[in-house]
Amino acid sequence: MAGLSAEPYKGTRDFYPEDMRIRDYIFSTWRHVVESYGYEAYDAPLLEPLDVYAAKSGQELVNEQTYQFTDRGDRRVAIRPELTPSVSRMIARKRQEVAFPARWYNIGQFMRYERPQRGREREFWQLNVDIFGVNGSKPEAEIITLGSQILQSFGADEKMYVIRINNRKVINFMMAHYLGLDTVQAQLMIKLFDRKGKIPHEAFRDQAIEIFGDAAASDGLKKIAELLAAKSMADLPESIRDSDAVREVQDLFTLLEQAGITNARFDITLMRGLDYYTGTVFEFFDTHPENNRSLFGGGRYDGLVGLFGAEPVSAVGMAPGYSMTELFLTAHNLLPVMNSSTELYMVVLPDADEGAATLAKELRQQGVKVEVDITERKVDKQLKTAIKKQIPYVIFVGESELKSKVYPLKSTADGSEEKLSFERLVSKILDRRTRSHAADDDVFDIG
RNA sequence: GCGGAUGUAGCUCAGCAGGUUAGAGCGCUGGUUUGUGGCACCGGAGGCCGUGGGUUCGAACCCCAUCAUUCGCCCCA
Repeated sequence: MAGLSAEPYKGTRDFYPEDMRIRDYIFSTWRHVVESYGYEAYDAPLLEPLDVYAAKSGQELVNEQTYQFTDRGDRRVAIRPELTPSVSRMIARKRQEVAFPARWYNIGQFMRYERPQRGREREFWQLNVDIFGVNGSKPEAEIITLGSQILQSFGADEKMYVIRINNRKVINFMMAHYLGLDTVQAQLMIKLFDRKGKIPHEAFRDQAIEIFGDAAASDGLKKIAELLAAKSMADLPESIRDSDAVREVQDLFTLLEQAGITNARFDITLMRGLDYYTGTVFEFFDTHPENNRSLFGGGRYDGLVGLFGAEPVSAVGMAPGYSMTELFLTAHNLLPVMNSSTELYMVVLPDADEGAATLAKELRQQGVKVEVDITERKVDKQLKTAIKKQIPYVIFVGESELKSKVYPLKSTADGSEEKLSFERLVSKILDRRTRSHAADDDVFDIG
């Protein structure tokens, strides 16, 4: 027999217990932070009719990057490649019943068929956070603040990332009225701006000339240079600055400043690929030299709910992904050492099986998470197993302990050992748990 | 979908210009140590050298293809 491959399917990964501890840590941090802002959990189906995505996500996403198939009833369906269309559908369906503003979040699993890369897999997990039913800049400010708070709850400071912000209305105004481009030219120019950081200056200039056409090129290049030189909105050319779109962005920056955000930057080249964004778009960027990339992003998408036949509902959201978060935390050395969730490992000595089982039962009734060694191996082997599993405490149970009811409790972290009665044993272990939770609360303290 | 790099033990990698039985460190496992780990010493297991084909008397090594991983492009939820 040739044997089956033990490798996971392309673009997916296995989560072993030690990986799962990290994942749980990241998920629970996400959950703590968003719930502290009043967001409530929801979920949507794994499968959606294909045309849910066809409408607004962008052609390439739908045609090339979805896992799709025809079901037994001849329906075209796709495994969800993102959640925004689904949540918009859910909002539309209960348009009359939902209490607005609705603050919803989801931590879920998605698939997209594309070439796996660092930080980008075919199967991935992400947090979706959305606020529905509020116009103006306050929802954007809240979502961006939330994104910032999430990173800081992992221990990051504002030097580790930068927030880039732009606005689709500014982009449209700029393309049409300032640069005088038609729809086709504007599309091309948006793509070009998007790639600005990745291509040489000469290539950027040459392609810009091509889009303008010879006649308009020299004037157009001058205007683009002016735009790119703008480090803040105050630097923008007068004719752009004096527009509702720009005033909207200014409002947002004022709110962010009030919220104490110091690392947000206006960036006229930030575009984002999704077709459904209608206003603010933003991206959190890692500033670490080895991981200089977009961590996650989001924006305003006021048109999506209305596509499902309901009255339009305004919406702002973002979606931090698991892989990028993990890379960010690793690059900045922010991942804590994660112990096993098991608290106590019971080393069982000869002829103590029965007594050990009873003791374990009593400990569990007190809420202690205890694993009993049932191998009958030598003590050193049993002890090594506990250490390898990163279980914080080990207890030795033999005939004499069962008789005296005093147990040696060993800490695997520092090797210290003390003899404790059952009650003190329980309180010591539960006390440790309380302390580590207290530490968690510090982390999640919203300043 | 396009380009570059890489594929040898569980992991990180050596394998000189093609020449008999393929190596190291770490890890795993047994013992020294029949109630206490991470140290030391002594043993042991574990590789169709990613896969298929070709060149050659002979291939881990050269050629072709394929798959996988990875970096970049495209795209980015």
